[in-house]
Amino acid sequence: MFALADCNNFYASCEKVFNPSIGLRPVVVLSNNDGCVIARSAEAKRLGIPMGAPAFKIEEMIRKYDIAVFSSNFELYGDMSQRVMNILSRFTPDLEIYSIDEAFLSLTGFEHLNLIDYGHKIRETLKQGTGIAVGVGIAPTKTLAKAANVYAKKNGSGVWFVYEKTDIDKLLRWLPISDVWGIGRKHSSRLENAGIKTAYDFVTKMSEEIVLKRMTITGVRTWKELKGIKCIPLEKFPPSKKSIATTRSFGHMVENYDKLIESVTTFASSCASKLRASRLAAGQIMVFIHTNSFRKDLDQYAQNRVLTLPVPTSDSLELIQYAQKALKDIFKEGYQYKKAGVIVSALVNENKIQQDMFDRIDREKHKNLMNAMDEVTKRFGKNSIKIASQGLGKRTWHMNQQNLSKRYTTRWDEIIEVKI
DNA sequence: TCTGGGGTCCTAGGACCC
DNA sequence: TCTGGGGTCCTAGGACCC
Repeated sequence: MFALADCNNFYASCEKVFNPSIGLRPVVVLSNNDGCVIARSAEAKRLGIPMGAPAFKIEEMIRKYDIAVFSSNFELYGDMSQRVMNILSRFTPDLEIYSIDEAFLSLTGFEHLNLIDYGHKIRETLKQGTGIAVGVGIAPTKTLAKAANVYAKKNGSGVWFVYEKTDIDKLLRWLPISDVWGIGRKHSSRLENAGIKTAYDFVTKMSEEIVLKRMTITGVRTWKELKGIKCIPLEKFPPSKKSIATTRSFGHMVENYDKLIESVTTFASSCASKLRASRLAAGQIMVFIHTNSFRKDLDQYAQNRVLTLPVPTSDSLELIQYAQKALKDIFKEGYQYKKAGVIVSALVNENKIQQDMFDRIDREKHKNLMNAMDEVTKRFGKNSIKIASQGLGKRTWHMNQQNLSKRYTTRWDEIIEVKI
């Protein structure tokens, strides 16, 4: 048996926990650059604000309904997520942290318990420990647990449990095909056109062969899981990463090559510290840049370049060198750039690096330098030490974040104040 | 004026090997 | 008229997730 615990409107809920005066005002959280809506409180959903709505298109609603608007504060959400996961780990020996706001719990061996009561206990403990509401779906497969979770949230019970065939069938008849975990926009619209409207239609009207042909092996897994056949195991230890990325849209469009170098340097440096934090090294680096594809009135250009490193590395200085070289290759004068990014791949464990016989870099020395940089950052905070080519002036390419809340749980100088 | 960021997996087709 | 068999690796594109 699996339970899926999924936080309700996670980012919006995090903001509400630390701003109780919001009360019943609707809350939305915006993406980086204050671009579009990435989280909505229940009240905001009720107003009909769609997920992904560009902020400038809902300005009038924001005024009209006195909506509380927040820039995304990932330091806060990340820390709250850890608190949630810590509490969840009390309820099972086998926890899979599936995303920032949800986790699968193996409940195998817990069948003697009343699992509905157990689900409620999880909910209450989390609410008390973090202030965040969570929905719990319990079922024999992960895909069914997901489905039960959707139902628990929609019907307001908070916990839903299915095991008997009649209960599973009832759930599948209710579940819209587009809400099935693993069936996205493309497949659901194709299926709907073919008269497959619910999960029940999907498992009863379609054969395994047809599903395989149209939706590949992943579709078959979903199909079987909905029938109660376990295909997707719990992953207690997440497999190590295959790529790491830092990409950003700019607050203002950038034409200037030097400013673009500053941004790409910053992104490469960020990838390097992420690599070191995971004890990984990258064998490849990709840099991409592109113009604003929404601006049909402007000339468009998009390009990327992949470079292979002679020896896998997590060294900021080295990755920056290659990133700058890649950028130089693809940069074209005369365009207004809106977004750039660095993606490192071909990742290997840092102690399994294949050396190069003709390597001229003193890697030991560089490693010590990186350790020193990481220590300074740890003690004095992000951006307390930078590579000069990241730029020392005003970061004109930097993103807009006008409604950023404080990092209440991770910075002493931003700790919550209670006024009596 | 303003439209996010970070990931994974699968398949087909081409290039290449012996 | 006839044109092998059995593989691997890489990449782009498409689908999905949060």
